[in-house]
Parts: sequence; structure tokens; C-alpha cells
Amino acid sequence: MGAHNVSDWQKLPLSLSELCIETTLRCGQSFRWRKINDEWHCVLRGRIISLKQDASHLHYKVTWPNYAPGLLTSPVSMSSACAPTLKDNDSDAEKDDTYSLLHSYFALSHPLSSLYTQWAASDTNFARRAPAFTGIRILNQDAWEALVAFICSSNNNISRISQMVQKLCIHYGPYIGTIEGEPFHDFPGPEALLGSHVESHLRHLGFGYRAKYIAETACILSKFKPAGWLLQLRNPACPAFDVLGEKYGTPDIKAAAGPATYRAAHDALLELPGVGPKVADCVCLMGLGWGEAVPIDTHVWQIAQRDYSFGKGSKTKTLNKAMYDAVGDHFRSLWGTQAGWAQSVLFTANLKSFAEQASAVKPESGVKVTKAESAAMVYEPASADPEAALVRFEENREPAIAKTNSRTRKRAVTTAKVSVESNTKVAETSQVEVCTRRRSKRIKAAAS
DNA sequence: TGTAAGCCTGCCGA
DNA sequence: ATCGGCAGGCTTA
Repeated sequence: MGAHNVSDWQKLPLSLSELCIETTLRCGQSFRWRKINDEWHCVLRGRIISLKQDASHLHYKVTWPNYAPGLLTSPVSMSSACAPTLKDNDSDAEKDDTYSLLHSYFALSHPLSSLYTQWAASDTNFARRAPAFTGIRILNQDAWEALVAFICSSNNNISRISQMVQKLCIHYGPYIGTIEGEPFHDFPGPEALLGSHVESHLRHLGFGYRAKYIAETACILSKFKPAGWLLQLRNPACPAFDVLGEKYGTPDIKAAAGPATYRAAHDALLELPGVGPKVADCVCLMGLGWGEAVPIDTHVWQIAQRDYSFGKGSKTKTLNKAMYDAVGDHFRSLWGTQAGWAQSVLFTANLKSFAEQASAVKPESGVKVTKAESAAMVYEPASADPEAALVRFEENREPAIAKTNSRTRKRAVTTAKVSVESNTKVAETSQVEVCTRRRSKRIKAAAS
């Protein structure tokens, strides 16, 4: 914690309706932020970022690692390798790229208040739930970290996911520094997770059956996919931070595979073990910048049934692939290109850990609103637009769903099959040799 | 083509 | 208090 490596507090003007870190950092997007003494801390790109917030500003402080610059080239972590060289003068230290990093990480180019207004105007349910949950953004996270974290998230709760990610960083990620006696490590790159011992070790650390998925995914990405494979899947309109900065010399990953699309990225991710539709959408939304990706988990499925009339009269209780696509398509048509952002607001409002907050602001009873919120939000539309409500009701009816999605579903399934057959055949044989015990869905499919 | 178990383990409500 | 169900699913049969 040498003071030499710690910057002074910086601040950037930001209203709570544009970003609320208290909610955004706890709603299950990133699992690495830790709150110590009312300040939030996390390692991003080789440095510890410390955050606190008031009504008008986001305050941030940077703690750089204390080691010699030569160690920065350590191959242990992709992320740490991105760290710029240690600067000598503290005055110029504030001229580093941390502001750009935060601007990118919090996706501040998206005007959140305007988006809330838009979502509320087109969706009375959103207008009803959102006032208690303003300032929730989708974090523009590192794609690899998002991939691993959400593989961990399957059949799991936020608390344990956080513990698992923490263990992954401590055991495989480079040490960066210590805050209040607590060590902080960066997230390990895929090459740090290679080796035959990794799966058993992760199991020992409590990862359960996800240990194999992570070990295999790390192996596939570092050995069988071209460099920059994940970056290629990004939304071109939402570049990764190191591409944005241009200083880290990202290899040309440009139009090698044509223009990236959300669907293409989603389907590509499905090839990886432990990655299904929901995890793929989480990575698309939070790691690849695809705002229209809408992860349908058990909570969102509950919301879709309770508030949007899905699943009525359906014989199957489980969320099948067709219904998954139908719910996502509905929310995309309702909320637009940033539908995943709106989804995260309702998702958070539905979390048990935020139950108190959900009941704190009641639109009907409530003048319990800050000025910033009242400016952005519309509280009356629950009864303001009966015509639109009727249209939505009609759209939500079962026959309409079946009709509109039979075509969509067919196309999706076909696409998936094609990609399976064309993309993986070549790689499979070698994968089996090097990646121990890799028995994926693709190999199974190809063998049968 | 669609559906239902099994999987690891900590948390949380009864 | 101990216990069983559940938790931001995926894979396999």
C-alpha cells in the first residue's frame, strides 16, 4: 500500500440517476467488487479502482501494483499485461487512462435517464417498478471474465458466485495490492487456467461440476481459438477498452470473419462447454456490448409470467428454447436495442436482496422521490395509455406467441446446427487429444 | 424434438 | 438448531 502507488481522489460529475454504484455493483453483474468502509474496490486492468459516490459526483482512486515494471510482462494474467508502465511522477499519474477505463466500464456514453424515460413510456410495468431502482447500468466488462463468471453462475446464488470468483483470482490471478488488510488480485487470463490439475483444484475450491467447464473453456480459448476470438464477437459499436485506447496494440481482428452480430456472437458462445442460452446472453450483454441480449433466467422467467402474461395455459412448466427466444424477442420489441439494460432493472427490482428497496418507493403513495428521479421518470402511465396496454396484452396471448415464434425458433435452431457442423469438425479431433476428458455436446452430436 | 433427472455446494427459510 | 429446498442452468439420457 505504498502511498507512492496510490493516486489522489479524482471525481467525475455524474448524477445518481445516471449511475448508482450501490445498486449496479451488487445486482449480480460483476462478482468482484468489495465494499470496505463505505468504499467499493475492484481490480480492473491491473490496478485497484476505489469508488465512492455522492449526489453529484463519482469519486475514484487508483492503486497501482508495487512491483518493478519488468514484472508487468508476467504471462500469468492477460489483464495485468495490459497495465501501463509504472509512472514516476504523481502529478501525471492522474493523466493515466483510468478515466477512460471507467468511462468504458460504466458505458457512460449511454444516456441512462433518457433510456429509462423511453422504457417507461413504452412499458407500464417498467414505469411501475423502475422508480425505486434508478441508476442501474450494464457494466461493459471484460469478455473473458464475464464468460467465466457466468459459467460459475449456473444453478448458483450471487453470494457463492462471488466467493468462487474471488477464489479464482486469489489462486490464479496476479496480486495487485492490499486495501485495509485485504489482498486484491486481478482476474486470471485463460492461459493461467491451463493444466491437468486445474479441474480438480477448482473442485477442491468448491466450484462443483463447473470446474470442468471452466478448465475446458480456458483450454479451448487459449489453444483452439485464434487470438482475439472473443474480441471478434464484440459489438463494433461498443469497443473493448484496450481497443478504444489503442495503446495496447490489439492485433488486427477486424473484418476477418465479417461483421459481428448479436446472433452470431450468441451462437459462437454456445459452442463452449457450460455455456447455454442464458450464460451466452449474459456474456453478450455484459462482456461483448450487445445491449439487445436479454438473459432469461429463472427470475426473469417469473417476471415474464407474472407481469407479461407468458406461460399462461402452457403445459410445460420448464422454460424451453422456443419460449426462451419468445420472451427475449418480446422484450426486445418492447424496450428496443438496449433491452438487456431494461431487463437488468426489472431483474434487480425482483431480487430478494433488494426487496426492501422495492417496497421503499411506492408510485401510488409516493412523493418519496428525489428531484433527479422525478425529472426522468413517468409515474402515471399505469393508467395513462390503455390502448398500448391492450396491444401488449394481445401480443402476449399464447396463440400469438406460438405463431410469431415458430419461424424465429426454426431459424435459430437451423443456424445453430449449421454452425455446429461446419465450425467444430476440424477442431474436435485435436481438442480431444489435448484437452483432457473433453466430451462436449458437439462431439456427442458429431458422433451420433 | 422435447422433457426430466443429475450435478456441487452454500445459503436461507421453516 | 438441523434440514431440505433452492439458487441468475447445462449436459445427458
